[in-house]
Amino acid sequence: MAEKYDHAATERKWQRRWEESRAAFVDTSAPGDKYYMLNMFPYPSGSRLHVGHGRNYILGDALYRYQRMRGRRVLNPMGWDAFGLPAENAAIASGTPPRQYTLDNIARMKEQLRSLGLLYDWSKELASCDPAYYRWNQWLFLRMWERGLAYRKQAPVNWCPGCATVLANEQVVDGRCERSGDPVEIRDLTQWFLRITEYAERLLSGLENLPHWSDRVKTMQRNWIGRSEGAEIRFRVEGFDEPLTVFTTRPDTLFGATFLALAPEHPLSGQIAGRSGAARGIAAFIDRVRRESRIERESEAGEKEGLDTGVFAAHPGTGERIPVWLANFVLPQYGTGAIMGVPAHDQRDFEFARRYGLPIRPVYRGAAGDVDPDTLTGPIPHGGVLVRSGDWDGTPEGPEALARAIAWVEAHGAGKGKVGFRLRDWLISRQRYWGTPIPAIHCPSCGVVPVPEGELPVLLPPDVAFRGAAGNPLAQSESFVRTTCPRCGGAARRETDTMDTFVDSSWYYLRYLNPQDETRMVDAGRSRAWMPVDQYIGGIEHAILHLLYARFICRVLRDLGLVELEEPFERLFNQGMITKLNPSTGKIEKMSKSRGNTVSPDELIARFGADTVRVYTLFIGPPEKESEWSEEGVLGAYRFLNRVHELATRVEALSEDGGSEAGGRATDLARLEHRTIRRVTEDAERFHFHTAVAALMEFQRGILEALEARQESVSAVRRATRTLLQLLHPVAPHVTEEWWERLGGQKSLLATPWPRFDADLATSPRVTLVVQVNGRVRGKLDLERGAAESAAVALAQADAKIRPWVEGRQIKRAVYVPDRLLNLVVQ
RNA sequence: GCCGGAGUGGCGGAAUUGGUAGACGCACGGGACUUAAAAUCCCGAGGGUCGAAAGGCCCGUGCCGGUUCGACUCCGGCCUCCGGCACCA
Repeated sequence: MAEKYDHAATERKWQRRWEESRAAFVDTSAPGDKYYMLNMFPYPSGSRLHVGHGRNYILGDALYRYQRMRGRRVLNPMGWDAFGLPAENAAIASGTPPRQYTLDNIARMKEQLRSLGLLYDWSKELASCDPAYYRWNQWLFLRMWERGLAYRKQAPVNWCPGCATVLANEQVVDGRCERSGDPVEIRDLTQWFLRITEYAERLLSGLENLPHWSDRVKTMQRNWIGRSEGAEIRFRVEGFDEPLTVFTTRPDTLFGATFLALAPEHPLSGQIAGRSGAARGIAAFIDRVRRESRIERESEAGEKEGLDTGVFAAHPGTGERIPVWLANFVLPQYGTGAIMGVPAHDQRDFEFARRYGLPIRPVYRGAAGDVDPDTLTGPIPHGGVLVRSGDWDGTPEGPEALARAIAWVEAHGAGKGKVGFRLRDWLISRQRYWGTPIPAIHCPSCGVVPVPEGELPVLLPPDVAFRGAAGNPLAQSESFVRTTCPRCGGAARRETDTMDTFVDSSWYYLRYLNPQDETRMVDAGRSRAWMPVDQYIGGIEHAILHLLYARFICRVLRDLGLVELEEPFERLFNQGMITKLNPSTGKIEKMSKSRGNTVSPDELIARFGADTVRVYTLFIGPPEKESEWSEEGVLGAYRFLNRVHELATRVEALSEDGGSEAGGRATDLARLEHRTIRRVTEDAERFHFHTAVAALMEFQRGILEALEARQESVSAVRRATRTLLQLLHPVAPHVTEEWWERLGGQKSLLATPWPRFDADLATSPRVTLVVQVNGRVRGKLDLERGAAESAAVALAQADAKIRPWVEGRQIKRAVYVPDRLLNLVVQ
């Protein structure tokens, strides 16, 4: 019996070797057969890595090693998304400054990555909290400000009371803070925004050019951008000079509009309320609706409430007077914040009209003919032709009706065709210390002035106390806040808002190409050579936030002439999450620290070794799907690696028989070897390491059987074993490197070319032909590959198992799939 | 409500183009080794049914139907679960 495999010593040895020979597998020279792969920018939070995170990195490393062995030049950098609120909260709780806390966590996480045997090109490491990085956030911000893509405005914004900061729209989930879970409040504040809406159309249409992204992610982005075509229509309002503009996706139903409704936040609402003649109730109504929380306002159960302002508008088609109402269901952020109410054809308008007794005027005749509005129980479903709509009458519902309506409003000066988006501008202000300072100065005489480019970076001051007091700690730093106006030289105050950390992660993939460059943000030449990222690997939780922002900033950089590419990530692979039974709830849940169902890789590595953790993590299931972690399952991977060790030990002890390793004789073992190379190669190409591992388990068993049967030459057994080590290397690098060396390998497996298969050897000369009678399996035949149909039929008829099913019956038809199947159709 | 994804043994999963459903692993049962246990190795196993056994036969990939010589796979209609969007005009 061989000595037990000492995984700890082996892993330590190889991790040291890889570290020492790092330069040998780092390559950023001109790309030939290049491959740029990226794991998402990890956030080095206080919690340690758990195997749920580990899946991302292990898959990435297996791919990296595989691509290297395929002979591709691979760029595989890693850096840190280092800013963020947890570090600041930790500073408040423990007194450790955010920088120190973050650097400690980075060091710890790097050690965990190393202990899994993960190889990254650390020469390109970057951290977003480094001034050498965040100065370029500031530089980009100034460029965007110049072009009107960064701007300040007062707007109702999402305020998280728990985090004491504002949030972007994307960070509000179900009316709650995506991070802390606190219910989000709406506050009117002046904040900095990036004009992502300017790019809405391009971000949407660009999805068409991403064939390798999943439909899932693309759909999520489409929904989020929320494009809808329609028209803006102007209505004259009695007593006001300014017309009221509404947005509608159904301008064809214009003649069915019987009222207008304003969001209480709409400027006209305020003007009407301010009028002396207006009812006092209007101001009260506006006040009440505005105070409703976002959750109440957007919940489906919410009652539709409204108030008649007493003001009338003129219908542009009929000239009729229609009333102007205020309504709580009209959202200020979408369209123009005002709608035309068409109760006959819209559910919400219908409910509103019924509640307040407003007239209902159908303009589409349905399949059942014309309808009496008084008997309606809901809006009239789509279909039919237009009626009561002037010269549009008779037009069938559809694109033609929409086109006629838009042409009509444009011809009559009553509006224009318009595309609306759900997407809103990206709010990047955060009232926190631990982020990129926004490079702006508030001067009492010059207003808001940009920091001159030569003064960048605006550094975070070190003299900040974190006491947990309300407000931004940065605003407490006098040395930071007090400055002079770059325009007039007078005393001024610095902006104390910092940027959303998603700004940092929106362009880091470009910065890996020139991380130390002090002269420019991105290197156009290198980005031309390496970008786009060939393979991006990360969790589905970034489907909207990060990936939309990164696509946006990439386009901005392109428009600034800094890069040539439109889409940063050619292929995107979203891992399924690892789930595990949560003992406290009894349910299978996503593995996360907050749920308390995490499994630490550290303990598993100590018990079974990093290779075991890697094999099991990849073996657990297809990487794109969720998989459940099982404690017992790890043992299967552990046993397999011990069997590989055992096999290699026995192979090493075999005495050489002088045969040639190059051989390639068509023995059963050679056939198995080549079949396995083919399987593993094909599986690796589509990231299915779980089936590759299954194939390698079969291969290991096959080699062992051949060894024990003593029917193969020693050299053939050695050769097969070496092939097993090569194929297994991306998944279990340590044990394979160790045995590769002991069995005579000269170079690291990383530098050893991936085995090639011989197509003839990979296909067996004999095949099992399945014989069906009337589509049911009745027997099997062992045949030469490529046997003729007539021969197969004859053998089948003679076969003892098949004969009873065809005897005495007429064979009406024989379906023959060579080498696979024969189906005899009898009556 | 709209959009996207999924549904296969006790469990994770496999079946790449319509061609042997359940590879590989876990758990389980039996055996070998051992004084014993652990570890390891070998064998067994979807369900039902007939048979002493060898071995048959029937059913079976969420449900109902269709196409086909043949359907986990394609088509139509449903059900359930997961995810996204949603008073978005």
